[in-house]
Amino acid sequence: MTSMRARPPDAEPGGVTSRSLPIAEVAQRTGLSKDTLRYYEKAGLIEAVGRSSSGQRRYAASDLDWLAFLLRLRATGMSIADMRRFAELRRAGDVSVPDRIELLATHRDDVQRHIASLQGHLDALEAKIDHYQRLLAPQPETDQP
Amino acid sequence: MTSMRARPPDAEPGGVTSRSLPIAEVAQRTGLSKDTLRYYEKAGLIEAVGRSSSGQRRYAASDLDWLAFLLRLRATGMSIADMRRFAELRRAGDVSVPDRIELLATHRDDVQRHIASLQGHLDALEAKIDHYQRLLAPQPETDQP
DNA sequence: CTAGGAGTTGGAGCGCACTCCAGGTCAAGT
DNA sequence: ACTTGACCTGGAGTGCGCTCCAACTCCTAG
Repeated sequence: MTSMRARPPDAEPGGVTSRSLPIAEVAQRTGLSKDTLRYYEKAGLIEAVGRSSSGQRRYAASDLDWLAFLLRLRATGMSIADMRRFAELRRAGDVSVPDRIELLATHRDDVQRHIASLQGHLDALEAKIDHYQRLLAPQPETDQP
Repeated sequence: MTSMRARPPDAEPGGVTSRSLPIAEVAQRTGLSKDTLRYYEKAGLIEAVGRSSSGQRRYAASDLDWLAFLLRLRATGMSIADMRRFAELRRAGDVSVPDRIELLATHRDDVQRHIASLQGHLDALEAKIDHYQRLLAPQPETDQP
């Protein structure tokens, strides 16, 4: 009960904090499950996560940044397939920057349209709610004789 | 080629237009597939679509209104299960109005949060695109010697 | 009478994004 | 030496929202 938490077995000497995190840490920090992290790697969204001497994943800070970006894309409705396309472009190096811009700009436009559409539907929803509320409180005036 | 389109076999005498439409019409007007329309009925989202004498579905104008509303709920991310809950409340009659308000208000809040979240991610996306664009056009000033 | 087209049903199949499982390795603690 | 727990792999399974299929019934036109 009083024992300390196990240190990462391959903590770098002089490492500040969070260098090469094990998968459980990354899962906790990103909110993704360990399974999903492995799945994303298999799916080609993440490449070449470092490994410890015994073959366990060790995520670098840059991996976390990349994951955070992937989460953004996911939260805005991008499919795994499109995220993989972006990841591939990234791997291709600087020459792919124009393509990356295009992919992101297209996605941005999609998101903008999506927001606009949601906003429209939201207004209609509010009208519907108002309608129902007027049904509940019929005549707020003709109440006393 | 000169023959007229077949009239609905059970068109009401004196029907103005669009009374009791066959499924293909409704599919076309709503953008849903015929299969999806039948699926929604099975799933309890639509109840008691009228039938012709030979057992074919005949949608009324009120069914179209209801479908339009369902499409709104769907477009804002509501699950089939929740839409069914709403449909059940509707069937229960006026006593369910408070529950319906609550369901819709909860959903409205979800949608509002979703929009806000999308908006935040959109801003970050735009920043990312800007970043990439600055990579492409390095120094717009130190160009001539 | 026959053929075609639109509709019906129950149920199987699909794509997506995970999620779970069995069986195994490894390192540390007692 | 043994147990424990975190991790590994390949592959199967899940839930959602459709989508497709086969076999059938009707109605109308030629």
